Amino acid sequence: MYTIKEVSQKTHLTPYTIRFYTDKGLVPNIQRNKNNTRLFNEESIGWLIRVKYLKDCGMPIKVIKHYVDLYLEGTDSLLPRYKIILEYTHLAQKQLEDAKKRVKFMQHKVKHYTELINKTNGNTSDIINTKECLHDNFIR
Amino acid sequence: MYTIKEVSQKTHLTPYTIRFYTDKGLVPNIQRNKNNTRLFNEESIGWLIRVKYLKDCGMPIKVIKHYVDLYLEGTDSLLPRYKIILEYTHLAQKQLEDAKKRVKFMQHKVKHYTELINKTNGNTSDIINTKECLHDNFIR
DNA sequence: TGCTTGACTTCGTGTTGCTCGAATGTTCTA
DNA sequence: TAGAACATTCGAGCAACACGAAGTCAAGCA
Repeated sequence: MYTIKEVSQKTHLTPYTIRFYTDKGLVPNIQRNKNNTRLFNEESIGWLIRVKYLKDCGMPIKVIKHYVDLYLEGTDSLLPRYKIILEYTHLAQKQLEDAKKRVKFMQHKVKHYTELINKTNGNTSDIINTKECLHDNFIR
Repeated sequence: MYTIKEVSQKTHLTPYTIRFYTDKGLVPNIQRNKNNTRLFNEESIGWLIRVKYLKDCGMPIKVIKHYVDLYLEGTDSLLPRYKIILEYTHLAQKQLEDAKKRVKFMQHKVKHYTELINKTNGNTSDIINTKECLHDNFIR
């Protein structure tokens, strides 16, 4: 059994967030000791990690709660759960594509800036295209 | 010159968001006509798109505002701007890695669910490892 | 001319998902 | 015995929008 601080270190979630999630019912079967302190076991940690994954896929807290409730219903809820997972798998894939574009965008900017800084340090005379390459819509 | 609705279609940002961004000063040199209506040109649209990229990299509105202000200062601010871009390029790369992990996680779940559903539809007798593969920490 | 429509404006409130501080309590250690 | 180091709840605050209400204005039309 772990305290909230230990779980925080294991999951890289803040104690605030962990309390928030448990209060929302996203972590089933949370125990308390006589001092009312939350007690987590390996299962709770697993849930927290999975909740984090789902949330980062763009799943709202309410949907995660719904998914957890479905799980607790047992195998009867396999299909609805599967549908939810499928939906957010598509979202996760879209996020991946977007992330690739963002990295390219940023690397483009980095390249632009390094060139510009090199020029400014060297012969400052040839800063072409005043206002930093106005033809390039990704720059500025 | 474009109205807010046209810009909304071009940028895939809602009019609410566009107003929010212009009010925060993230889009330089926004004009108004005599009716006080915001008028956008190609430059404004470019800024909105870039703001969206930066925001999606995890850059907070305040930092974007700071970056835009630095840009308006001219070439003197090249180095501080470059440092900001570099910082968030790293963040974008981390996001990309995380996005890959999330897709793997979700695909893992999809695979698990399809197997489970097939079993349940076919010979329902061999649902092994009661409670849906308790050994696999990514499942549930 | 007068009226309706529609797209814009500002302003203020609501939402999500945390984040934090304050007040309080227990337990361990010097 | 005091205080440090945890934990608790509750309520407020914050970021980044989302949205409705109320007002303004130009264009179109009977």
